[in-house]
Amino acid sequence: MEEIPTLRRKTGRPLSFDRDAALEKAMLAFWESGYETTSISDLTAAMGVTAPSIYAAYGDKKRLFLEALRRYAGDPGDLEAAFSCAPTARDAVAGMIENAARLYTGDATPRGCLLASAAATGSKDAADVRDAAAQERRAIRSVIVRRIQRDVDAGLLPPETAPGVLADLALAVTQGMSVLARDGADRDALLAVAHASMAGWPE
Amino acid sequence: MEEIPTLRRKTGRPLSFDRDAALEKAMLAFWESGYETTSISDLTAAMGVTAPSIYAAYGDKKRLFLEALRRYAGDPGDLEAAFSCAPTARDAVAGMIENAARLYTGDATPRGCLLASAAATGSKDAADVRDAAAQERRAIRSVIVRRIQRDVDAGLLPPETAPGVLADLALAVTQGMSVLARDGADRDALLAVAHASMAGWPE
DNA sequence: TCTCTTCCATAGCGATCGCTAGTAAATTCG
DNA sequence: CGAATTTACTAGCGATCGCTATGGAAGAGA
Repeated sequence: MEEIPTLRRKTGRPLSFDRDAALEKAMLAFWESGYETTSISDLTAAMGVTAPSIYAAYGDKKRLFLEALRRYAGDPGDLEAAFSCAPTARDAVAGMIENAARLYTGDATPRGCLLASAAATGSKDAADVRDAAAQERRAIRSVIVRRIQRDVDAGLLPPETAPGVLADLALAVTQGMSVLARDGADRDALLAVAHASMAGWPE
Repeated sequence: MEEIPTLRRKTGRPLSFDRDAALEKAMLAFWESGYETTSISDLTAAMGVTAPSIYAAYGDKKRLFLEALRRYAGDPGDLEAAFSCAPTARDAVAGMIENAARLYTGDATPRGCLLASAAATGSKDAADVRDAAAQERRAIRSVIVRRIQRDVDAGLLPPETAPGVLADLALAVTQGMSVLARDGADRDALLAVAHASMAGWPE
């Protein structure tokens, strides 16, 4: 007979750091410097937590990164909901790209996109981490495709519309803006790119 | 009084490997796995050259990568020439993006773009390597901007055209397609994105 | 207070990192 | 043929990598 973990009073010495705040710091470190190129030593400095505590709290570096990745990507349901609520697929996609432009040029965060840069490449040992990032991107693409298809079915977009192509374009622009942001492009420049990238859509 | 290096007969033991072919192999290794995440051990295996010979022939890992980067990017004059010869800026940009789509999905090379992925992120020690990649991207952007401006000046594009925005969009799409290619998108998908990305341009 | 549980921090594990000293081998020059 | 010069290879340098064994500290329950 097991106790329900959430109800069981915790015994023993309590955690001396905020697990969630430390994860946030780890996410920012990975965002800044990438998965393989952020060392445990970098993470202990950024998180203010010693190595053994990191391993006790998160498992290993890979699991810590995967948790940071999920935290960065946010709840997939939120994106789905935002896309569902938007009046049109065009509005939804334009909003997503604009949000990305702002996110990549925020003052309180590293420039660019963690999803685009932190696992863009790497050794064979990190192939599963790159797959996890690819999975997140595929999930976003799927949301976009479905929203576009909905507008096609509703007659808001011409029947010859190719949802996959428009979704790929939106993803490419989004991920490409990350490179521009890292190269120093300012927010207005990215917003202009975001706007220009929507030229192929019917108003 | 120094001898002219190219005319001086070389004495001593000759190189036992093709310096240029080995550099090509190194470029492919960096293309596949990134700068910091490709180890010297990986490079010796890929190039078929032992570590001391690599250091004697190329200097150190950083200089080897910079040489590989220049080899990947090609002669900047070639891009300039291609853009000059194209009938319109639109043709030049469309051609560049199409070429990228094909390059990123070639069978004989890694997927994606070395320029986009090999130094997308990394440690502080590699900041100058990232700067070198950024410099290559800036050079490409400059070529695009100047070609667009030429068409604006010639009245081929409307005077309100923003060359910088169109160039940034082209760069973003190009670099973003690298992510799509790494995620498994096939050549046709990338070519469709390339075509769709030109929708904002006047025919 | 005493026990039990859990966490913290020092110290260091084996492996790999980028890189090189030292020596043998291969060529040209005299 | 030496002598000089340049490269190749074995072996291993110090540093850092991701990760963990260990013993003491800090809380909860009895």
